[in-house]
Amino acid sequence: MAKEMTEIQKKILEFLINHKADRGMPPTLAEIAKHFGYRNRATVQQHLGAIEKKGFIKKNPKLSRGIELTLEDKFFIPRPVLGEVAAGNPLTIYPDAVDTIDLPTIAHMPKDSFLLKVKGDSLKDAYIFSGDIVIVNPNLEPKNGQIVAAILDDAAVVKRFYKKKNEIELVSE
Amino acid sequence: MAKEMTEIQKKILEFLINHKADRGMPPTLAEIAKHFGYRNRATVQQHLGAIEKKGFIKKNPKLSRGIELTLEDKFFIPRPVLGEVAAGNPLTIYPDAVDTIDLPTIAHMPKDSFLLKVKGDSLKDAYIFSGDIVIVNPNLEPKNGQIVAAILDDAAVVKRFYKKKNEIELVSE
DNA sequence: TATGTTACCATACAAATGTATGGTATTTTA
DNA sequence: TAAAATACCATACATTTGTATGGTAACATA
Repeated sequence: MAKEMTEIQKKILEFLINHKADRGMPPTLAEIAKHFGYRNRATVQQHLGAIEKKGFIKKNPKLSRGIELTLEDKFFIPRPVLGEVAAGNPLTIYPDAVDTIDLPTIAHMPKDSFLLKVKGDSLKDAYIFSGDIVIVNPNLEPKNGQIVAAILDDAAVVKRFYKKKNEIELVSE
Repeated sequence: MAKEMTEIQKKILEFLINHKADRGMPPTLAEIAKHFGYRNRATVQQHLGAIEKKGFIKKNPKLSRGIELTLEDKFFIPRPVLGEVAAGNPLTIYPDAVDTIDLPTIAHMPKDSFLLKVKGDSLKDAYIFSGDIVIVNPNLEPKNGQIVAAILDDAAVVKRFYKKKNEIELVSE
């Protein structure tokens, strides 16, 4: 069913995957055309037809952004890991990306969120192990009992969050 | 910032969350209007404006399906768990849903995929523990070394997959 | 009582969108 | 060598889409 893809078709499929992962939805034909510098949508139209014939996407007729990735969880995209974070004792965070991981595209990263690598096993009872990657969303207000990433001076930790009257307590398991 | 939501606004927000999780993208105004039986999009337009004022969504002007869930990973939707599956010895699967879990909306379930609950600890070295929920995608071809769910007669197991010359071997850790 | 909010309606419009059709040139395959 | 596939172009068209504007009615609040 899935024949060979041409180079251009591969690049368009890759764009579809990245667009879905980054923006949370498939692109329109016009957006694809703009990205590749095509002067009209008919060119994209034909490429998508070819990619669909080879089984990698399915188009929902008449539906805007109706491009479905049929093998969605087969795809991964590289994401930067922005630093390391200690489960237990604080650990220095780095200004630049320390690593890159391939994240499954079925996991849509929330806006403004970033990745950190956990060091230490103090949260293993919460199924967070040393070397695991956590997605951190800075836009959420922490609630009691939730696991949060916190920055203390230049160091970062992952712990459980408890809010008391006038202070905040961070607890390891 | 986030004031009280009216009942209708809550229902529309819930529809946005479900639509994103089910279809992989936000709905258009027309799709929302159709779902709630509104005769025009202007009504939806005003509700979305109110919901945006209260901070739950952000609209990307002029962009089709440009409704962004600002607190996306705060939301969960109930999903049926279709059966139990053994890590180790085969276990009977049930015809109906055995349970329901709240799945984070940032995890987009691939088309045709379903949920199973794992029993047994034989895959704990692969960080799959008893009681964990696995997403099973029946559309993927298994590759050597991957963890797969298999049905043997009336029982289901989760094991590592190895393809030999004329047979298939399923291995526990 | 006056004002604002909520919850609908209708209409209008420019731009975006998917699709269909036909054309040219190059490369690959039979 | 002929046919098919690939990779673009241009144009046209009916719908869809987001948005703006204005109106009505019920209700709560100041």
